[in-house]
Amino acid sequence: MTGETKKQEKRDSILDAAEALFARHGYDGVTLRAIAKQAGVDVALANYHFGPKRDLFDAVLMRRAQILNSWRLQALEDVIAKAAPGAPTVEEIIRSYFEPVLKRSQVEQEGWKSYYALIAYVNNSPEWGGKLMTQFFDPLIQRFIEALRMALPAVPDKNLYWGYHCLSGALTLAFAQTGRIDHLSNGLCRSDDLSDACDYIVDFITAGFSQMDEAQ
Amino acid sequence: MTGETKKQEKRDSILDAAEALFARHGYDGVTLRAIAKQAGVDVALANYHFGPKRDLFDAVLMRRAQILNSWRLQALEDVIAKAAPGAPTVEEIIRSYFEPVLKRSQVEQEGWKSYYALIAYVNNSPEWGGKLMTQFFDPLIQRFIEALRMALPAVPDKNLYWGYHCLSGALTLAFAQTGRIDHLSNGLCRSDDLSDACDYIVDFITAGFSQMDEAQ
DNA sequence: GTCTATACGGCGATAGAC
DNA sequence: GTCTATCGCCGTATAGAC
Repeated sequence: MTGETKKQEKRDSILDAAEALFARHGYDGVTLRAIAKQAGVDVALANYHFGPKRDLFDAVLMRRAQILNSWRLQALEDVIAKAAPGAPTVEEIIRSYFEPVLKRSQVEQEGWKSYYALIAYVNNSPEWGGKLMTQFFDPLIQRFIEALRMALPAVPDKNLYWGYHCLSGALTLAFAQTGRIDHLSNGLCRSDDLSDACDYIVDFITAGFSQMDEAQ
Repeated sequence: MTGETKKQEKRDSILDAAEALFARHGYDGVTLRAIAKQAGVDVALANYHFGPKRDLFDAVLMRRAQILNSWRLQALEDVIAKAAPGAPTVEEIIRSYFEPVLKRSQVEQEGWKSYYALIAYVNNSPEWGGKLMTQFFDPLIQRFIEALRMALPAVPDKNLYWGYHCLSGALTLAFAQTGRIDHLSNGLCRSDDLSDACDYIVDFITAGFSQMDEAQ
């Protein structure tokens, strides 16, 4: 039915506009009027579909979270299954975490880039970082840490968790695509080329975890 | 003169309040009225001393930037001088970057903790990250990269810059103190214990850079 | 000069009429 | 589903108190 698809189109265009604007300006830097204008709909429609502003924000976060989690979970389970009954290598595990989100072709789309920048915003927000990231991504992360524990059985959990902290900081800063590294490196590195960044970051993070084993 | 000190006290209390609130809620999440209330002064006083809201934000960033840069520059130059005419080790360089900001006793004060969270906010903001971080911290970072180049002469610059990206992401996420790692690790790690975090992060980041040399 | 009290024009989210 | 009205708070300018 065209009525159904039309409705869905408008819903999606609100989510798209909200995603792009929240990513760039943060939650409080965006008005529902700006979202409605960019989406080409009436100012009250967002409220009709999603309730108050805060719920729209959650809807934006939720929309791609499941897709993202399923990409990564698939890659992680593949790596674990392939190595069974042994343990996968650290590098394989790290790759399974980064490549599904940084190398996939969809990631060139504006929507995904905005979504990633939004994750960077949330992850580094003292107000929401603790709660929202836990809510949307915890089960996957726990499984990811389990895999690392298999690969590095002699390493204390505390090291693994701080290692994950470093990984998460590096990834979300890449997600933010601030242009900072472009300036710093005089154009040698480009913060919008996530696929290129991936290789360097994977090597760096892999070494960070591998050293924990050697330090025992 | 008491007039002078009184003036300075009010100026400072505005900066303190702005720092704490901007750090927690971001630029757009804070009103001048909220800042004035927390500072115990009239709404119009911030505007009188600092001009428009945007300039107050810059004043907050600027206040501690010079102190922070001088701490780190001192530590870095000490390490370089001590090793001359040879090159310092990677670990020494990384320590000179982290320890002055994470191990110093002042850092336990609320003001510094807020300032760090604010840096995390700015560094990960697509809107400001590129410009403001460059403006306040570039000379030090360039010197820091130079030192790494001395320690790792065979490593291409591109690897060094992406390494710095990982380091910066890990540090600023620690700065944000979101409580995320507390949940994730079931209390094993505490995001507000920066001094403890420092040791784990330094080892991790040092390994990330050292691997670049071995990979040649 | 330093600071407070107040006023103003504009825009915020959202509820209720349609 | 859409449009409009409402009410409150926004940043800032200004007038005058100390």
